[in-house]
Amino acid sequence: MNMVDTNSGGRPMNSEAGPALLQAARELVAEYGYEKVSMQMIADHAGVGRQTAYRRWPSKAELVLEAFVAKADRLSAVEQGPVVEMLERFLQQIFHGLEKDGLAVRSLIASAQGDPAFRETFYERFIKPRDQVLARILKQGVDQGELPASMDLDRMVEMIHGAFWYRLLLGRDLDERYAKQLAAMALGYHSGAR
Amino acid sequence: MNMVDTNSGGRPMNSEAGPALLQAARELVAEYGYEKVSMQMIADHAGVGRQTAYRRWPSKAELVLEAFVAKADRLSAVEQGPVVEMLERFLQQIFHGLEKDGLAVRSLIASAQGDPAFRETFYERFIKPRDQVLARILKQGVDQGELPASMDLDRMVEMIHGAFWYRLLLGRDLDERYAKQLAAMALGYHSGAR
Amino acid sequence: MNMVDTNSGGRPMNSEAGPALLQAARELVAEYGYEKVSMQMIADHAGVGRQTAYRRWPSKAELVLEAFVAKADRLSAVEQGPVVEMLERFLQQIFHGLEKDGLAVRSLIASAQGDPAFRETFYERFIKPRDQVLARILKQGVDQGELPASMDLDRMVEMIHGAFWYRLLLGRDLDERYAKQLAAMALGYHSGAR
Amino acid sequence: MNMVDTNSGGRPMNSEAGPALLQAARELVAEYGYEKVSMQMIADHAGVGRQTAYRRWPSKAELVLEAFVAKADRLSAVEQGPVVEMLERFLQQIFHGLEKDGLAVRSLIASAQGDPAFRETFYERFIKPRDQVLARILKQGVDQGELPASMDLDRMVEMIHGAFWYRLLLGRDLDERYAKQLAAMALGYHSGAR
DNA sequence: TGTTAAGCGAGACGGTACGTCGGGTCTTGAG
DNA sequence: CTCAAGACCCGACGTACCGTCTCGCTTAACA
Repeated sequence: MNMVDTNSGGRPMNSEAGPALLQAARELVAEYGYEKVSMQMIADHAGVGRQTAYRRWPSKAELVLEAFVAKADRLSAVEQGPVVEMLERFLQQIFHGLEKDGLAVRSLIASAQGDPAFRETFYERFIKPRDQVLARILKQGVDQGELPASMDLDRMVEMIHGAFWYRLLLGRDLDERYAKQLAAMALGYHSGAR
Repeated sequence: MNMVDTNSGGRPMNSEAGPALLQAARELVAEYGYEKVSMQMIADHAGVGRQTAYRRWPSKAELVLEAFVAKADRLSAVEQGPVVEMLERFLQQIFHGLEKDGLAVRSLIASAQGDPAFRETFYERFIKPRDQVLARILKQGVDQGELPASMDLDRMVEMIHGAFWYRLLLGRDLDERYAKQLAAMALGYHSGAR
Repeated sequence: MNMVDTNSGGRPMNSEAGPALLQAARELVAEYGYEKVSMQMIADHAGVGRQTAYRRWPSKAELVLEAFVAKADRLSAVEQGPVVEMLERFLQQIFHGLEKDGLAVRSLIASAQGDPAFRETFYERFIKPRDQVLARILKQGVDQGELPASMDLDRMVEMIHGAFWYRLLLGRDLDERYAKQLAAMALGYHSGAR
Repeated sequence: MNMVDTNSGGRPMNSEAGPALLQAARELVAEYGYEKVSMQMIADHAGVGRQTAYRRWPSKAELVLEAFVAKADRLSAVEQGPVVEMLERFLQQIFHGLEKDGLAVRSLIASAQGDPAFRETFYERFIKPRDQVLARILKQGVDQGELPASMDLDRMVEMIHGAFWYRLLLGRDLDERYAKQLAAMALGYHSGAR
């Protein structure tokens, strides 16, 4: 999935080419969508030969996946204060990221569907980190007594995460207001029905 | 979206070709996924010329979309009884449908990402009907006093619907147990946060 | 080797595309040489899609071969008069053709070397016809008493034909003067040594 | 054309690399033909880095050329006795060499066509030496009175040399019998027709 | 009943991207 | 300065699929 760099002897791989390709993939796919971007475009935009891309990733899909997956790592997690505020901040942060990359991420999910391995990577590197932050926030809410101890955290994570994905995939807006609404939903929950 | 049939004079369209194509699209895409299936394959499998498909749908995407969208219409809605039971039945019904078509539906969502018009159709024909049923069920729950009147129904619909899509797209199981859990989540909700 | 045209049902092949491709191949290879001409160039020059070329010939080599082989057929043979004059006319005619196509023919021979089937075709369609004309001329010379009956005609054909190929491949001029010299050589022959 | 070796200071060139490359080129091209052999193959076969080859020759063509050209130098010329016998010996010697290298030489000629400089080298190093031996033999024949003084020696050289090239390029056998026939042809010649 | 206009299977067409290959150059660390 | 290794740029190769087009044939509905 990642670039191979077992380099004994021989000219070392150009360490700028990889990042430049990822960057190019990010920008182009964000602007035009996965299907409309070719390897040639990405390579050109990165100022690099097409073969250089294929030397690092086995296919366009893998390259583009890594391009977006890489960003997921930089999730700053300011996790303190009332749950509702943490949630709002978290969601707004994600929504902000998706303003730019929404198209790309949607394209990626799309492409992930044909390839289980690809999909697993996508989950591990892109989704899971966010799920974990979300789970931590909710857990904290329970600890702080703001959420009922009985809450099924995994389910709630899925519902929150799912809700905005759902909107994303359908091309609906993800704005500040929606972040507040979603955060409020999580809070308006108690252990037993009635 | 569907086949045009304003046909005066000339040979009438073969009324079996359309359904056969839909059926073929359904089967092939369900098995191999959208990207790996070509129009040629679909036409061959339907025992029909390729052009016959293009005479009915403007593109592969539209044909395949319709192939799955068509099934959505047959949502039997036995909408009475306690909310939790209605929800469970509803979800189980959907999950059952997705057992077979999961791959296809995922592929479709994927492909929808490059084409806003396609996505809108997908929403209108595939998602919206389900959303409406879900909304009706929740509304009924409110009316029956099982759910708080303050509940943001649209949001709850998104969360429920989003949750299982989320799992679907990530290749997680959608089983009876999950239907129960999701239904329970909706019920464990009250009007005001602490 | 030749274009396939077993056409039952379906759109007929564009009858202009084949000749246009041959023509384009002829012109481009004559000007730039085999190696420097790509399929894309040929297709573009013929105003045709690249795939249309590959539908008719399995490879660039086959297409270009046929392009030059085709011309060989139009050998006008004014075969009468003194042998020396027939020979001169014949050689001048060939030399004239090679003025334009020399580079191409050389390229072709080059490419033929890697592929026995290709080479055989080249011989049958390009060389043999010329050999036969040459043999006929010499035979007539014998019949007319201008050449000794003992002459090994096949050998003489090879020597004449070989001589100017030799010069061609080495990039030496093939002009009117050389035609005369070669014709004279054939005549200056008698049955027994001494 | 040959390896540069103005080497003061620094590691000396590996004196085995050059010969090893020539040998490898000879073997591989003789077996597979010029086009089907890559520099990588040659270098690997010689147990040498690819760059080491390019340090000695400016291109694949030049290396392979030299590989075969080198052999030309070892033309032992036992030039005495009756012309017909000298010719036969000379031709048989050449034919023998071509038994093994025929494919390679043909490939070379082929590749020479795209590059005038290459072709000139090929002539100078590979053809000319043979032409000169041939010319010397014929000259001797004239001197010994076995051939007419009027014979156009250059033309006769071209015809003899051309004849067997012609056969070589067309994949025809070059055997002892053919050597005799060709020698006989040269002898059956007199100054003026009739 | 014969015309006619459209549907139909087949398959060619222009276009565009894919992933692979080879040539010749450049760059590392070791010798 | 050489060497082996191997990355680099370039550009061609042949394949696949898309959506369109065009052939000869078939098939109702209209005249």
